[in-house]
Amino acid sequence: MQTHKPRITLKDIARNVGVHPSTVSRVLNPDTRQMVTKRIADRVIHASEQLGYRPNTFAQSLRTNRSYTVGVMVPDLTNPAFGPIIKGIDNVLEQSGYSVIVANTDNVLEKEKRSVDKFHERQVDGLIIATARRLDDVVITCLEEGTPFVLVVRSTIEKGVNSVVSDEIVGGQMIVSHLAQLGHKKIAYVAGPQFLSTGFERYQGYLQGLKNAGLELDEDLVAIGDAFTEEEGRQAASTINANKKPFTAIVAANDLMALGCYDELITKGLKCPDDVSVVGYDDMPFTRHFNPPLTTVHTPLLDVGMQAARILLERIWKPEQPAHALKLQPHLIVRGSTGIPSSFSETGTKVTN
Amino acid sequence: MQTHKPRITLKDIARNVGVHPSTVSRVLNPDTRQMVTKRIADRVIHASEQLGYRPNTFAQSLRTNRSYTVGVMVPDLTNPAFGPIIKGIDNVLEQSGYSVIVANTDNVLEKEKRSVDKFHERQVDGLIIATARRLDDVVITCLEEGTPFVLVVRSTIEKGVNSVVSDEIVGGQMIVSHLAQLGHKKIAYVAGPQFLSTGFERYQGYLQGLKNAGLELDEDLVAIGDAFTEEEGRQAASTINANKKPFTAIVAANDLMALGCYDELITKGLKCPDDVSVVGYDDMPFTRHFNPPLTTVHTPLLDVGMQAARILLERIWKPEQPAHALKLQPHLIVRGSTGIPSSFSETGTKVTN
DNA sequence: ACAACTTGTGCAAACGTTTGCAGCCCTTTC
DNA sequence: GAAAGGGCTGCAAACGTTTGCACAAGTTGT
Repeated sequence: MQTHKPRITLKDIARNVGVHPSTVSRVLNPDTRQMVTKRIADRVIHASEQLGYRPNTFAQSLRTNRSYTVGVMVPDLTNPAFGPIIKGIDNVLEQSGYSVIVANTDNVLEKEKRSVDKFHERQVDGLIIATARRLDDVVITCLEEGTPFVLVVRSTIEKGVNSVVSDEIVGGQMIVSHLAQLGHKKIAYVAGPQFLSTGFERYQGYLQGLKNAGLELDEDLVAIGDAFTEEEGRQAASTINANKKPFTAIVAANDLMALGCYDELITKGLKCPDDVSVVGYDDMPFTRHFNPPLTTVHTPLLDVGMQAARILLERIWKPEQPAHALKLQPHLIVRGSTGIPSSFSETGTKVTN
Repeated sequence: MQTHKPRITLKDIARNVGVHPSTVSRVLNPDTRQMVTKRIADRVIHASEQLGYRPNTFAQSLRTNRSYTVGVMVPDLTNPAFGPIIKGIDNVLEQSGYSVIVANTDNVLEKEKRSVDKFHERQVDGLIIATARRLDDVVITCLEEGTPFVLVVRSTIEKGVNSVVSDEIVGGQMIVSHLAQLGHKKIAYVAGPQFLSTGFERYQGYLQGLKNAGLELDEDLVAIGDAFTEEEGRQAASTINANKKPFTAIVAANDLMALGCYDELITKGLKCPDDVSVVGYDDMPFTRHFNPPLTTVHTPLLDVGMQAARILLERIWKPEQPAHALKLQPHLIVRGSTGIPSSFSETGTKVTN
């Protein structure tokens, strides 16, 4: 009953048809099928289906040094932004016969190293990395070792690496421009970690956006969180609040942090958007259902995954090609969390009593 | 530059130390290390670290028929409920040296079959299946072939299979009980697909809950969606509305469908919870941020993943053990989407003008 | 002192493929 | 009609491990 049926090998088919295993191999491999007579090929194919042949991928990989697997490193699987990305990756890779191995690194360097080691050990044909820091040892190592890889979402300062990211700076500018147009002048910023490209560049976009709108930067209206989490967002918003400078809008470095801002506003008795407008970034699933629906910058996450997978395949097939740094155009989605500034909350400090 | 450094093998270490490769193998394998003299073992270990030895997993797997990988099949990666589950799985498996290969099946049978085939081909040591139907060929096949596997979230009607699921029936009852306590008497139900255990059992729980509360089932207040999606939820709610029977609450088969109900209520100009209370199921991330915050049944998704992984490991170690069907106790989380029924909307049909 | 173990190491086969090479046969060409 | 060439197929080695077996040395018991 629980005796696993014996695996069928090339040798079995060969014996069945009356040819040599190598011939069977050639038939079953698309690249070499034309080497063998149609007549024999047909019989081999028939027999292989008959017997239910499944190639032993280990033997194949051992011989060819290709595993037909790719590794995907993500910082936090509970962040709903990564579901669509992985889905996109899986969609295109599985069509080419590749399987994806995922590793969740929880944003800890130690785990990233271990994962990439594991991937190496398993001889993945390529890597998709969503965990990159702006300065990233892991990335540098991959570069040196010649492992094909592509960065998604987060990029590094190195040039000449494959990546597909959103144009964060433009995105940041769009947000400020939107707020300025509504009439906001005191715009706070809840920044993400500055060692991540997303955190850094979005902030740069914010600065640039202020300049474009002819607004002054007020450093008391900026706080930096240590992670892209709700809790860090809340704390950053809280420290800004503590500075007791008036503001009418907060832009957060991503949607999660924006949610943290929501929390902070609630505890301070402030209404969004009536008292303070809030903007996020990523447009992760269900942002439109938030209370209020979150104005945010949309990144086509599924596309990010699919494009990354395509680029990776290209690199696997022809490693010598120049790197492909794809920058997707972001796209502001205005929802209910932004509105015209209320002169009422202009004082800002009303809250703290 | 892009010349990959040559992989070092057991033979290299053996030559370096002056012993036979098999000795090196024995040293590096924890189970056999005690066979070899400490003195030699130390030298081997030192040399292996020195040279940066990484075992070739293909060769290992080819020889031992164990891949140290497990396959995870999920219906839809964009559903944020699955992120935590996969994270839980990854957490415990990676500690035991296993890697997880994910496959997204988009709820289509064809893809499920292809995935499980692929997994077989790759000789995964086990499977974690989140895509099971109540009657499921794939599951039956796995059972027959003796592949270790465990179902998560969705179970089948077969007995004696490993699974970790929430006690859906109890969950369904808890919801109705909660609503009844608030005073609701006309409670609509937006059901999920009945060929899925979650869809079926939650509905059974609802029916049981009505009975417990001494309420009558009104079939006009029940509609079944074809998938656990927002859109299907909206449509189901819409058909219930079209029946023009009064109701003061809707319980949806999961959080996504509950969101669909939100949408439908909005288009009909109904307020939640003032006019209609809504309940979901799953407590996926961020439900507390919805508008209004969603009352739902919490399933410890991370735990589901971790427990499933643990059970799977047990089965891989000792396949003869009896199956382990773990039923986690659900837990109602009351938030803002449920309240006392408004006699105002008791007529229900006011909406349609 | 010799037999009977025990302990530690080497040997070689095997896992299932892929692939360069050799050789066969059949066709073509002069 | 014989030599040259081209198509197909078989042969065997190789990929890097693991592991049963043999064997050498050392240990114990009589």
